Amino acid sequence: MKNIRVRYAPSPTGHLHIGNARTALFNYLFARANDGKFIVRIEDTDISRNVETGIDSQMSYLKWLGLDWDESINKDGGYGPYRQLERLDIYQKYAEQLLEMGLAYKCYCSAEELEAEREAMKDKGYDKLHYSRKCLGKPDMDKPHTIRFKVPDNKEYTFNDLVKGDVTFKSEDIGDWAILKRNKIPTYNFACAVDDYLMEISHVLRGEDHITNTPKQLMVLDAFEWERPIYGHMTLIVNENNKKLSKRDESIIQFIEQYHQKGFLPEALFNFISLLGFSPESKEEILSKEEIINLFNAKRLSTSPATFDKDKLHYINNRYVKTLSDEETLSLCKPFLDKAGIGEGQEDDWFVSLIKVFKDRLVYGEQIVSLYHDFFEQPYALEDEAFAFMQQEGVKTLVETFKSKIESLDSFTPDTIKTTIKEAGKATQMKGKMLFMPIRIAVSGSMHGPDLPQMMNLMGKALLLENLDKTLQKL
RNA sequence: GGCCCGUUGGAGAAGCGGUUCAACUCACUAGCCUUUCACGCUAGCAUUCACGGGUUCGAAUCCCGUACGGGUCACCA
Repeated sequence: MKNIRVRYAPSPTGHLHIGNARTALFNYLFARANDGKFIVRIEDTDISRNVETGIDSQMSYLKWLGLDWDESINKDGGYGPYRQLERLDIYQKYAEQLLEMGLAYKCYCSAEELEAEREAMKDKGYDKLHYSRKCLGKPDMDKPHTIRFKVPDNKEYTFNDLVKGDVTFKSEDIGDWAILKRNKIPTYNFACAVDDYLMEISHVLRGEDHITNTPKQLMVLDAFEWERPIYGHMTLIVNENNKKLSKRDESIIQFIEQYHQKGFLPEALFNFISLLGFSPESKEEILSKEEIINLFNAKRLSTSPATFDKDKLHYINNRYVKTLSDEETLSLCKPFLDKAGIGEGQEDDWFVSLIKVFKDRLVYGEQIVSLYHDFFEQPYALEDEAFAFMQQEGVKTLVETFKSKIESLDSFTPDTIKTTIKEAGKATQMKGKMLFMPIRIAVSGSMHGPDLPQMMNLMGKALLLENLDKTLQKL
């Protein structure tokens, strides 16, 4: 059997986007699940859009997510170079070969001319805005030019897509396209086809937005009689409005870096992204990298768009946060607390107990700040539902009793607070929900919140008494 | 507009011709547990698979049409 070799081919135009991360991740899964090689190839042929830090940023976040590659610019596997700008002579050579074979020709049209041509066709109501071929057959001139692929007549390009099944395009629907730009740099489709062949890529897994590029790449492959890789076009990731995730869409965080900055966990993101357009044959959705690799099967890639479900991401991240040790949770949250100026001068113990109180409901690191604010710094307000509860008999006496016991408490710790609650219960004959709930409400104004003794300890005696007074005034 | 692709509950998403086929997950609701809260556990939640026709003994599953949604038509990748 042929060696499995897949590639992720980003263009270094910015940070790692969630959609690209998904493409990378599925290629990675495919390689690991089939004992193949995962290659990262840099497609930097658009020199005007390249960002200097693009490659580093992309690769370091790939690594952060846990995607390690077998071959790339920093890890030669004998198929390099892995950066397209370093392979220009290769593309040049094959373009010239195509020229000699009569399968390509030089085009001297300027961008403006072409644009005008297209406009004119549009005005005439043409559906196909293909290049007019007016440079076809022109004698060689010493003028700047592009090289165009001469698309064969009446040919059908069919390929068996791993996820879509048989897909067919007719050559008449494709105009002669540029393979080499005026600056001698290849266009995407040409470089891609050449490199996929030379790097012996066996499977091409990419987003569905590339599906119409496939016939162009097949023409190149066919022209040289090169073996075709197997293609698989994954559905796009869409937002709640069914629109392709666009970098400008602000309803969804788009870049992996931002998730990192907010204190999401890479393992959780890996898990979440793997569920975007793929459904493992498993009842459980919380899966480790190894489990996902074992469960991965390209046949289970879905054919309908994957909706980015933020709630699900939050749920998954929370599940992972809950498995962290105290130390891990502390290092996840501390930077955010420091930045917000919470707990200045406190010992680590204080932070650990603070984090413990919220850990079960903590979705991502940065959220610790708002959870803290919500419970400890929100202006006290008695919720309607809570107020109704407080109308019950004996509640006021209980709160008063509790308050006086707290006032005379010397040592203020979760343990002594808990004892105090029990004592207040005994003194007023209250127990269970009728004991804890009135106190919870009197202290926080709400029927919901973290563990009571822990919460009160963190509030501190002064704020606690202040809130008790406010509640008593209303009863 | 041409060409490609899609359409299953509040949300994600399995199933792709037949006695558990409408899994599973999120959300929601109820109950249990913990002297409270939260966590956790259990249960409930689509007589129905965009719509219309057809094929078939039988269709969410195959075919055709309609509607809606998306992708793509560069010297961008």
